[in-house]
Amino acid sequence: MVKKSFSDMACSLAQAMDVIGEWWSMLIVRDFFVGGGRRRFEQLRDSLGISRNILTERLRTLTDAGVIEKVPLQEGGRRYAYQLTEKGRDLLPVMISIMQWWERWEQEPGEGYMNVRDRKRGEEIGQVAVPNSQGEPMQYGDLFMTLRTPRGEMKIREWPLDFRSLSDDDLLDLPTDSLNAEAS
Amino acid sequence: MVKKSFSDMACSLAQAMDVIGEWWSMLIVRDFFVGGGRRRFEQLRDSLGISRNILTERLRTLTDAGVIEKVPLQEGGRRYAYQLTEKGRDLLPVMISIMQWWERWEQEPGEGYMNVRDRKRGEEIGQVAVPNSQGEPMQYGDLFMTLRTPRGEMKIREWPLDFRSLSDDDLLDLPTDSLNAEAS
DNA sequence: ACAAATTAGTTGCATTATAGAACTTTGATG
DNA sequence: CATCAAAGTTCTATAATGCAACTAATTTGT
Repeated sequence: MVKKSFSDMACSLAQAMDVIGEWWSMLIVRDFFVGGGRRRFEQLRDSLGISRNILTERLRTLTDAGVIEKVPLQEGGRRYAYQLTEKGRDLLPVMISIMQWWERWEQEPGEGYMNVRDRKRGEEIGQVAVPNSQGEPMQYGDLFMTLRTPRGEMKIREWPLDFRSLSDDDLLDLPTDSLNAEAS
Repeated sequence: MVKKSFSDMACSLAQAMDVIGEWWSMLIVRDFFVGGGRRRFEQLRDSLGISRNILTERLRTLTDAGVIEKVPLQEGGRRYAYQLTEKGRDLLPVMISIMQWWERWEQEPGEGYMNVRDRKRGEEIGQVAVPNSQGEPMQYGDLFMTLRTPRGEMKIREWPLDFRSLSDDDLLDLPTDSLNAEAS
């Protein structure tokens, strides 16, 4: 009956969701991005319309995770701002990829609310994509997924979230010619 | 007291979070990706460890949103599979960017659970990044954000989630030389 | 200096979501 | 034809959320 935590699952996505997967987290991060990386408590509350106690809790989660940090606005004062850390600013591809995905499928062309532009050139950014080693954009069908195990890198029949529970039967050896030298 | 819906907020991120922002949604999508795009109910339940009723509900949300679809396994049978739609497969950059973000900050080098490789070359994929119009990777500091309004494209002082509530005072004209011809 | 307002929360209560287990229904299997 | 499995539904307890009211410290206004 306890709310399930993803943090003990052996999966990067599951662990990340424990930090940014809560209802408001990415919207709070969005507000930091459009606000130049720094926001105050009431500012967040006003622009998001979030309850104070929920905001308090989310800010704590994000602070504990190192996504934002709390800084006093003046020496000795008890008035604070929160600001994105380097780790928080590094969430930009996540935020942009979500917005672009939505706009690719749900939005009338040219209707987008928010535009992101290159500061130097003034031009709009391009689409976020998964690149191969040459930087060429890949689709899902162009890729395959493997798992690093104590036995080396493997294909896998079933993918439970906790990979430690896998039996040998679930592991399939990779055809060696599909792996380059860099990875064993 | 009703759980807030993001769908009426004038923000692509907020609207997308209504579909993929729920606790289990992206983990379910992950399971489809590693499972070749197709999964069955009990398969999802076993690998995720999710309750049946929650899974039922999430599958409905994802189906309604067009991310997955339900297909009968044989003609006339009442045994189904769920599979990613094109729109669902298009979530790949979202999933990969989240996993890569987590691994950049939280994982020992070489420890990653899951590897993604180019089917043609066999090599690991590169990092998902936000590109400028030339395809060069941008950081947060290299970018600025604008809003499309009835008055044209604008910089903005405050960014509430519902942009329709903005007053003229919140809107700042863009220096025209920072915009290229393509956008007014 | 003092009163009033603002900021950044905390507390309490009602509602909703989630987890887990037991139960149901239909199609598949021996 | 009996049993099993697959895909849910229903039930109950606990946790999370939303809202409003309250609080304490710090600014701000006069």
